[in-house]
Amino acid sequence: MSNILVNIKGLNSQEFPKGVTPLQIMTDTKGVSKDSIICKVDGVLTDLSAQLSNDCELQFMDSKSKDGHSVLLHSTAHLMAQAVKRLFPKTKVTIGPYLENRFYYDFDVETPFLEEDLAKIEAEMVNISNENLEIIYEVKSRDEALSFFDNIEEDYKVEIINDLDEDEILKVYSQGEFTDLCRGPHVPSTGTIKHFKLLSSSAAYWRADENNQTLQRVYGTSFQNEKDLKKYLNMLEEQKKRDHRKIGKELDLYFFDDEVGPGLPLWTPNGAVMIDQLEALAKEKETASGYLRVKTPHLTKGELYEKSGHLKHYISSMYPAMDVDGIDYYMKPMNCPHHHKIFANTPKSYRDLPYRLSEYGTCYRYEKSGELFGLMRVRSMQMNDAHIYCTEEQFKDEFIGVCNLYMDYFKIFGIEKYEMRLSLHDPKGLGEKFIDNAELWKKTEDDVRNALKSANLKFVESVGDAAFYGPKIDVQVWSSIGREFTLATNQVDFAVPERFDLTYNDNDGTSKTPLCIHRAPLGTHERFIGFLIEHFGGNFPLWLAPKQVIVLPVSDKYNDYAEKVTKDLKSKGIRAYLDKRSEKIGSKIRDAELQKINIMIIVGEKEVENKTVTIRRRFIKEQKELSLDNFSNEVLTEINERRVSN
RNA sequence: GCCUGCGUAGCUCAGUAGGUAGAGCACUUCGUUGGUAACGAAGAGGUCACCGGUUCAAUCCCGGUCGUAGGCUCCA
Repeated sequence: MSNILVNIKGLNSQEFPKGVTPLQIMTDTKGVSKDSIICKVDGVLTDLSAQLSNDCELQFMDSKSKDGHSVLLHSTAHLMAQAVKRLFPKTKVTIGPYLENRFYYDFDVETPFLEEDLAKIEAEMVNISNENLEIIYEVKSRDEALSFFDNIEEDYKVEIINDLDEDEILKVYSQGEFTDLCRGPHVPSTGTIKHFKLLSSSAAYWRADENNQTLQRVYGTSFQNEKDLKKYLNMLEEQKKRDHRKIGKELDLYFFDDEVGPGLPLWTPNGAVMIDQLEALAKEKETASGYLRVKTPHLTKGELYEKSGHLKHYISSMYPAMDVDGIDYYMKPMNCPHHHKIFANTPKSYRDLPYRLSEYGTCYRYEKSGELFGLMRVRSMQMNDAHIYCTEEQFKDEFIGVCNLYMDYFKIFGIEKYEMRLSLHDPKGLGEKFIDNAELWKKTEDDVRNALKSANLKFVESVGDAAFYGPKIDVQVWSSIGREFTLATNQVDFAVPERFDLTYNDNDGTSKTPLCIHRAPLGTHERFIGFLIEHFGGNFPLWLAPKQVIVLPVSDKYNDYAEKVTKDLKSKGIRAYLDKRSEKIGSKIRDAELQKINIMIIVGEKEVENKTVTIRRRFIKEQKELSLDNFSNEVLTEINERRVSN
């Protein structure tokens, strides 16, 4: 038998007999970490049980590496599937991929899993892990694989195989009695998987299609050691504490009421302050950037949405029409058609462009009940909306201008974790989901891509996520429990202006149709505030905080002075409150801390005498005594600069 | 919209083999007048989400409705 030369990364090259497996090399070679669970052969992720037949470069990896962790997660999904099959033999398995730090597996089961079931499954997983079953794979022909899975009645696997390309190499993994179709690779044995936790179970549709069978999805996580697992689970717990639904209640920012309706938030005085601040910021920025503000009604005839195409594309998520004197009226689901009307109301010259109309109009959308989610997904929403009408030549600058505007906002809020997504059309949806003009789509998408590239903005592309009238840039963020949301959006519309006969006279005297950019850098104010609540964990920067200052008299004796101080601050526009309760100072401080109020002012005998205030900032025990004027000047500066740090 | 779970005081939560409920915090009043994360006492507060059914009797069991949670689907 001939030998092959294996260059083990981090060690020397060594000769091994042809057909040797990385697992054998790992066991026999000093210096290779016994924690390795997977390897790369010439850069390709490979099972440790794969036979090596050529000279190669071999890199061992443990599950601390990103690739290694993905494999561990994936193998844990298989481990779970095996446990499920043991406990519920009639289950049919489907797919079980890994995600970031998590995995899931979808099962077709007779009855959905309950929480007790998850505990049972987890216990069986521990058993299988202890059995330390070797995980091996075989390459099968299409026919062999089909007859195998058909025989064990794994219908979904049969369907998957039938849908795969003819030349796809089919791998079948086995661990003990459990066999699954899978691309792999996997860890060498079930004993490798020791530190895992099932997180939740829920429903999911087969192939993500709501017309298909409902499956049960179980999510879980898995790590190389107990410490990392605990750390991750702790992190999840910590994140839950930032949930805007929880903090929104604790800080009394907004609520929903059964008699008002689901998805229709009521903003309390505290929350309304935040909306006001957001609006003030946006108005300031937009005025500086040449936007003109408009106001339009909440209710409009169906005719308008017929023309815009919204009725065709979105009727199922609009509130049903109300009949007024025999005519259908709708709650407005977006502002654009109204803005188009305003554009068209007076003749436009090329000198008027770019023409930027902005409005924080409240729109109403009948989101499906199951889609509602705190402030992130609501049925009445205030859009941070504007439409920019411009020439093709102006398009690039305007588009980049909008992107820069929201980057500017993100900087103000210290938002760093987001992803810009260029959403493109899917040619398959032309004429249906997307306006039927393949050439124009291509041209516009290229324009947007080029604009982004020239501005050095990083982005990913996503086919099929465009609006029906054009491509868009969405800024994606994640809620504290990990759900993804579009926070800001910037969209090109090459179709609707024409439907509205929007024109301008160009410098050569001809009439032309402008392009329209729909943009909402702060998305909806509901969602943006929801996001900010989680982003700051309720610890808002001073300028945004509903309650900026609370005055705490040491005892009732100093209430008069405290009252004077509070009044003075209020007169300067500072959101100051007074806590006159007959409580000890420690108790008042505790309550102010729990309410996450930025600044506490303590006044007692000393302050009355010195005509000063002693301040204590949220989370900071050190105190500072200074004159009221100095204090209010400092506070006003911090507010005006919209400073983010504490 | 779909699947499953959940819904008890303003909030966080106990509780009842089916006999109409309880704590802590918050609130009100009284006492206390205190210097940096909980002063003490008393009081008030509930159609146990709603509607029906079973039962002598339902907060509890059954059905429906509404809301909500986790996901899926959708998101102009």
